[in-house]
Order: sequence, then structure tokens, then C-alpha cells
Amino acid sequence: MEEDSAIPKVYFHVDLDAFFASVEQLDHPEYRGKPLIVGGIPGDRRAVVSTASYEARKFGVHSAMPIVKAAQLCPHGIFVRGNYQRYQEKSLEVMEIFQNYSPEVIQMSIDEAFLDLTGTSGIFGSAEETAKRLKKEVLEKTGLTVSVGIASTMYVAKIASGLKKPDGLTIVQDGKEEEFMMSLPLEKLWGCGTKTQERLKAAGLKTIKEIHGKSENLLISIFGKGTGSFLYNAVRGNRDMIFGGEAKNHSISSERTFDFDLTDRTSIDTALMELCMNVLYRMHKEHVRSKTVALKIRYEDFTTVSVQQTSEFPVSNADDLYERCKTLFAKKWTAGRGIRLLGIACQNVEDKSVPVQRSLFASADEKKAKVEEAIFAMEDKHPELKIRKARLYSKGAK
DNA sequence: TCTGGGGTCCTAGGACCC
DNA sequence: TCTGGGGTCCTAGGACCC
Repeated sequence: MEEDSAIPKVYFHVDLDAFFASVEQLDHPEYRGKPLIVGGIPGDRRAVVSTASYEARKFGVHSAMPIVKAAQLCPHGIFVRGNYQRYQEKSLEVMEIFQNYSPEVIQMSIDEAFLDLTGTSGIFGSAEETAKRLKKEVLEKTGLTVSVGIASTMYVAKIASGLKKPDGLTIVQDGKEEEFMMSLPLEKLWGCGTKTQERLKAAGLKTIKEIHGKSENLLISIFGKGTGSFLYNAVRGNRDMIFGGEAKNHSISSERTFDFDLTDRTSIDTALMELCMNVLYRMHKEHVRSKTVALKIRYEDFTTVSVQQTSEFPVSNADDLYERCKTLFAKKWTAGRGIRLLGIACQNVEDKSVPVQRSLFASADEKKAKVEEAIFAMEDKHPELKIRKARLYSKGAK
């Protein structure tokens, strides 16, 4: 093991403020300064809020809230469904700017990233100056504001960036991480959601300070190895992820919540086929394949079941995936119960360049796969030409 | 006011093997 | 014939994140 280098670690966590809503307000001046809700429009039965502008948040609207409720809280709000391609574009613009500040950028999602700024003070000046310059550059080049957290661990930087939104900058000095953590309410503990918070409260631990007072062994005895250790380290600001770690168990999934529960086989099969095409298209674009197919059913009462199966051979084409999904579905489905959501996933995807064992039927399967690839390629070139499985156009499908 | 869609990671239990 | 102990792989479900 190598000793810790003398250079103190410096991490930035950069978070775009109310990202989707901000992009909409940028593109539509008439939305600016108004309560804007992205995620659905009133009347979308089961839609939820994806992002609310700060003006809308004043009414109590927040992410994950049903649109129906948002419309009640904020009846004069502007509601839009959103344009994810556009958000992706803007995200890319911002991420490219980050590259100018650090060779090590870890993008965490469409609207946030960690930057390793360790040892760059000679180039950029102090962390604070650097952050201010970065914020200014992002605003000038993209019209968006970001909030930045700076600390010696990614974990603390992440929490810090969330404290002074929007357009915030929070610096936790090296050595002050623990003190910083202790000053926070329990809700700010990243990775500790409502369930764990409830368990903590049930155990008499209501604050980060109180957790800090317990030994690791005690926390493990109450919460188990994983959660116990996590809590012990998190309240000390110790918890850190490994930079540049291999992405394992990558999966590609698609799911859909239906406006009305499905009960008949025809609509169910159509929905399954649609999900299959979606997943397969994306696997094709990413040049990956998978041997493990998973299926998820959420019933009307929100109980959720899943099945998965790993086969000797990777999924080869849409029919293949569809057949596997139907088999899994038959294994789990309780006929008569209404289905509110269906989802499928291909797990443990691997790059198509790694050699694979071929099945006895490989040549026929490969032929089908080739045809599909050609179709996908054509759809990419001519989005107006939607070549889809004939059954998607059969009655009932839109 | 019933609760989206895309992910990742962890855990517990069963099967199977030596 | 009453039953060890470890390792590994797989699955189902749950927690959490944005």
C-alpha cells in the first residue's frame, strides 16, 4: 500500500440548478420568472414532476410529486412534458466545459459531475477562484447556473454542493469535514433515504451527531454490515468512492407505467414487444449484448415482482428477446390482476467485440439480427420512417 | 394526490460442489 | 441412519440516487 501523498485532495461536485426547468426557461423566455413544472401536463394521469423551477418550488412543488398534486398546489403554473434530447445537448455543452478544468471528470448523471482538482492550484489558483471562474464560464457559454461543493472527499463535496442552491458555492476546508458533517440535519446524509432514516429514528438516533457517537460495531449490530459501516463512515465524511472504477453490471432497461391498468393478453403482449424493441435498439446503438433478461411486473396495488433468467447464449434479435420475456412473464403473472407497469432489462451487458459462443441456430438468428440492424440504422437516418413490428400497428396500439 | 423512468448496489436464501 | 463447513453462482427483492 502506498502512503497518502502529501498533496491534499481537492474535489469539486458541480450540480446544475433545476436543470430541466432552467433549460426550458432558457429556450422559452416567456417561462422565465414563472413557476414551471417539467414532467407532465395536468390530465396526464400518472405523471410525476421531474423538475420544478425555483418559482414553482415556492408553492411546495418538488421532484417526484404527482402532477395532479402539483396542479393543485400551483394551479397557475406552466406545465410541460419536457424534451430530453434537448437536455442531453445542453448537458454535453456543460460537461465539455468541465473537461477544461480537470482531466478527471466523473459524470454522475445528466446534471452533475465530480471533478478532481487535486494539485491544480499552481495552474488555476485557489479552489475558490477556480470555482468562480468555472461558474462564470458555464453561465456565459450555456446560460445555466451551477452550484459547486468543494472538499477533500467526493462524498463531502457532493453534500456541500446541495447546501446553497441555486448558484451556490460551498467550501469545506481540509480537516473540517467531520465538523461540517456534524452540523447537518439527518436528511442531508447522502445515501440514507427514508427507510434508513426511519430505522435510525426507531433506534433513537435522530441526528448525525448521535450517529457519530456510536461505535462502528454497534451500528453494524443494529443495521447490518453494509448499512452500519456506511453510516459510521458517512457521518465522518470518510465515505469515498473510487475514482475511475470499472463500471460493472451495466444494464439497459425500459419500463412503462400505463395510464390504465392492463388486463388482457393482447395489450400486454403489445406492450412487451414495444419494450423489447426499445431495449434492443439501445443495445444496438451501444454495441453490446446480454445473456440475462429480467422482467418486472407492478400490479394495480403497487406490489412489484420480478424474474430474471440467464441463458447460455446472448439475446440475438427482437423475436428472441420477446420470446424470453413472454416466458418470464408467464412464470410470474397472476392472471386477473391489473398491471400498472411492465419493465424489461438486459443485464450484465458486454461489448459486442468480445467473442461469444454461438448457438446451434446461430446462422438463422444472425440473419434476423442483421435485418434488424439495418432497420435500426435506417430509422436513425430517417426518423420519419418508423419501421416497426407489424403487431405494434395492430388494433389497440397507437 | 397514490406513487415516472433510468439506473446501481446490497442482501438473503437456495442450489450445487468439494 | 437427522446431517459439517466452506465457496461460488444465481435469483428476488429492496434501498437509494437523479
